[in-house]
Amino acid sequence: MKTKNRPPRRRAPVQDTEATPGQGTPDGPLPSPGPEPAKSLRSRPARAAAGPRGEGGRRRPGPSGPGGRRDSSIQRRLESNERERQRMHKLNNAFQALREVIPHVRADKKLSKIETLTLAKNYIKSLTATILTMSSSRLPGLEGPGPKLYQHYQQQQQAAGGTLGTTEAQPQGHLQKYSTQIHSFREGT
DNA sequence: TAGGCCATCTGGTCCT
DNA sequence: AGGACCAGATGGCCTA
Repeated sequence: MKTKNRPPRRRAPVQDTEATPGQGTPDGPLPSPGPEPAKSLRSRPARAAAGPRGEGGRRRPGPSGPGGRRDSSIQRRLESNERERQRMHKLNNAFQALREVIPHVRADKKLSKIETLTLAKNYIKSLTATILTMSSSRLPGLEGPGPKLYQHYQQQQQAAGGTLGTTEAQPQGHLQKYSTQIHSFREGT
């Protein structure tokens, strides 16, 4: 796996070159009050020069009437872009929060999103299995969930279509899988 | 230079 | 109706 330890990038706010030349302020169509200030702003090629297909990839409908897109429509689209940007920022913040609670070896390298999700899944599994083991092996005579917790877990697994296989049901199996994964991430495989 | 990862734009669909 | 969510497309940056 490749290393990724670069600062967060942020693109320059895009002017809607096809539809809104000069529509916004000199600083952009809409101010981008994102959580992160614009770092290393980079200009992007004007979309209009790229042809009818916008940079977003989707082909825009042609001018749907005399005069093309109306200003109100353009404004809605720009506002929608901004909301989408904010939504993605929140999503990324959640990813970052998740990264910070997952123990992993490669502390100096930022986990990718897919690595974060995969590690988190297996980390949860290993913790779950550990808890089950601890609660079921408690000393006799002590009050506690114990076997009930294990039965509940079994029911959840079966209801979810999962099977408590030989390794999946064992904390050692989860831990083994988790540590193997951490190792593979570290090795870049 | 290729491939991976990411941010962003965009239109469609779903939900309130 | 408007916002949230989603997925496709595009291009930039970085590393091997």
